[in-house]
Parts: sequence; C-alpha cells; structure tokens
Amino acid sequence: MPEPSDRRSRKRLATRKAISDTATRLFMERGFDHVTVDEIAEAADVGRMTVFNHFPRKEDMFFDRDEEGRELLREAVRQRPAGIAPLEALCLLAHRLVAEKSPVVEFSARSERLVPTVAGSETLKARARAIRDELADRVAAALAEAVVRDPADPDARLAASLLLATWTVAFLEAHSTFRQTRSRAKANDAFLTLVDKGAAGLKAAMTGTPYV
Amino acid sequence: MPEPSDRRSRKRLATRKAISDTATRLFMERGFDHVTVDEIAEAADVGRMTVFNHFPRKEDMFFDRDEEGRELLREAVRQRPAGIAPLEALCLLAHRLVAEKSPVVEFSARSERLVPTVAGSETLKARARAIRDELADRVAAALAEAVVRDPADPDARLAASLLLATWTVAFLEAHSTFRQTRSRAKANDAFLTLVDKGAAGLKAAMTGTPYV
DNA sequence: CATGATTCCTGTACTCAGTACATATTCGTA
DNA sequence: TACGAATATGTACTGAGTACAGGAATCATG
Repeated sequence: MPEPSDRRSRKRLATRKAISDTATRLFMERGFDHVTVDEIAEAADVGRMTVFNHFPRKEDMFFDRDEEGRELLREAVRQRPAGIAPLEALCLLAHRLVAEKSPVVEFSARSERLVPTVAGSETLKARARAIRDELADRVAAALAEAVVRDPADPDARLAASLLLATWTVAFLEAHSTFRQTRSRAKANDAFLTLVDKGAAGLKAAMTGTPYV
Repeated sequence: MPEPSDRRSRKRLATRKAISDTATRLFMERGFDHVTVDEIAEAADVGRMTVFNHFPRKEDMFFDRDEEGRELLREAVRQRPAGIAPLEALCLLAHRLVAEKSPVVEFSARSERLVPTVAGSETLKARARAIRDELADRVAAALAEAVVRDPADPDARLAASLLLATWTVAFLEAHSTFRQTRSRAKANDAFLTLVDKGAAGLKAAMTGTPYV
C-alpha cells in the first residue's frame, strides 16, 4: 500500500482516514448506536455527504483498517511451497501470524477496546459476520482453484467454513484469556491451542479429498 | 404449540400470522428491499404500528416460522439416550431429521423460493447469520452444561461452531443440488454426505475432550 | 501559466425504518 | 353491565441512506 504520488489521491486517503479514525474513536467511547453520522462529520470536520461518499454504510467506517489482512488466507493458499497441501498451508499461517506478532491476531490494549465495541452493537456484529462469511467464500474459491476443480466445490466450502469458524472462536477465546490474565503469551497459547484442534478436525473431515 | 383457548390470544396470533404471511409473500415476489413496511401493513389490512408491535425488525417477519426448529439441537443434547455422547447425539439428529422429512431440512418447492429470497437481501442474510450464531451459542451452552463444565468452555464453543458451520454448508449445498437435479433424494444425500464429513472432523477435533 | 476536464467535496431534498408516547378499541372477568 | 388489562392504532419524531446538482480543488495540456 504505497503512498500515491498524486496529491489528489493523498488528500482523498487523508480524508478517508480522518473520518474512519474519528468514527472509530467515537464508537469506542460511546458505543456504535449512540453516535450519529452528523456527529462524525462534525468531529471529522467534513460535510455529511463526504462521509457517505467514502463509506456507504456507517459500520464500514469501523472495519476500514482490516482490508489488508483479508488477503492473507488467500495468499497462503496460492503461494504455498511445493509439496504442501492447501489446508496445511492455512494451518501453518496461524502459527506464523502469532510468531510474527501480526496485527491480525494481536491481543493488545487497543484490540481489547475494539472487541467489546463490536460485541456491544448488533450492527457491528452483523458486519463482522458478513466479513467472515465473505472471507470463507474467498478461501473456498482459492482452495478449489488450487486443486483445479469447479469453484463451487462443496468440500472446499466445508473446509473454508470450518477454518473460519475455528479462527473466529479461537480469536474470541484468546481475547477473553487476555482480558482475564493480562498475558499476551497465554492469549497466544489459547489461540493456537484452539486453532490446532480445529485444524485436526479439518484434516479429518477432508480425508479422501485432495485438499489435505 | 396448541391453539390457546383465549379469543384474545387467538386473535393476536392470527394478526401476527397474517402479517408474517403477507410480508413473506411480498418479500418472495419483489425482494426484501423493494417492499416497505407501509405496503405490508396495507396488504395485511392492519395499521403500520401494529406491524412494529409484533415484529420489532422488518426482517423478523420473514423468519417468524423458524422458531420451532431452533430448540431441536438443544433438546437432542439434553434428552439423549444414556451412553450416547453429546456430539454423537447431534450427529444422529441430522439423519433423523432427514429420515423423518422434517421441515427443518426440507428441500421443496417452497423452500426453493425461500433460499433465493434470503440470498437476494443483505439484511436477510445478516439475520440468518445472527440466528446461526445465536444457535451456536445455545448449543455450546447445552454441550457445556451436559458435561458439567463452565458454560463458556472453549471446546464446547468450538464444537458448536463447527457443527453449525457444517450444517449451514450442507443445507445450502443440498439446496443447490435440489435446484439442479430436481431430486429430493439427491438433495438429502448431498446434505447427509457433508454432515457426515463435518461430524467426522468434529469428532477428531474433540478427541481428548468429554464431548465425544 | 492559463484553461478545460476530471475528481472530489458538499448542500438540498427526499424515502423509509424504527421509536416514544398517547389514544382508542376489544376482550376477560367480577 | 362495568371495570381493568391487553391489543390495535395514530401522530410526531429521529436518524440512516439515496438522488441529484452545484462548487471547489487538482491535474493535464498547450
């Protein structure tokens, strides 16, 4: 994501970031439902229509920063080393993200405030679920493509759904652990323990298919 | 669900059903987003406020009939025969529902119109996901309770999430099969094949836990 | 550096979902 | 029948999101 040389593009990105940052801060402070779009526009010093220009839905302002991480799973399948099965590559990715302290599975003071904000709003939870399912679709397509089948292969869909379900539970459980123990190490352990259990199940479910 | 002897309750239920039926029909005909609450009220011959009296959200009118089926998973865990592990009971339930032609996993002309209606609306999809996650929470609690642990046991959450993910994929895949082959038998096969794969994975993920 | 085209920002006016609150109507019961 | 409770409904409002048009900043070109 290199800074574009255009001044126009840079300004646009700055405006977008200002809106997203302001909105996220307000959402965390007061809760999603107690912040109006007018207030966001006012606080970010832009017109109300500018907000909707950048973010078609109110909830998009909150999830704006996650865009980068959403290609990770896909890329892990595509650019896996020779001799590594697609599902194996995805299992390894989880460990790599933790080892590399990736922001995707970060258990920090900031994410500790993000999670309750989502939990406190039906709209944000709904958006989080939509993102998860959309991600599952993309992973399913990547898996199916990697093994050269039809892109709607049921086994690929099942594998992707199980994988995302596992990661979601693991992520939330790790956060819960972090909140209780204040230990990032224990949170990472909780995350990887559950991911490994899910991975074991995933492999068992996919025996007999070319995905494992 | 016996008819209440009260005339008052009967009238209330009749009003509710009239609204739900009218709304569902209109949603299927025109799509969720192209039907307004005013039109539903008009078509059902009730006041606009009566609609919101019965259904706090527009999308609730569509999912009103599914209430019965949502306790099935819970009950299967609670009332399982002695000597049957909780997860085993859930796997058996899927086969029993298919064998008994339960409306929960029905692949018929009616459900064939219901599924695309949901697929055509972000709002309805969001509600379907919310119902699924809520169900997963309840199943997780039932599992944890059945084995006498804390109600937030991570293994129970993982098991419930994997189970619901499996059922969702299986259900949609079976519908897709039905649409293409027009065969209820083939749809049932597709459903059970995927459920069994998921069940195998679920058991593998839960080895070493008291759930299997 | 001037000018025209492009892209971005913003205002106005609207539709529709959902809420708060008051009122009317219907029904069960004494 | 008369009273109290549950139900249906009307009015007035808030706030998200859309359609459309005007204006301002930026870029490309001569």
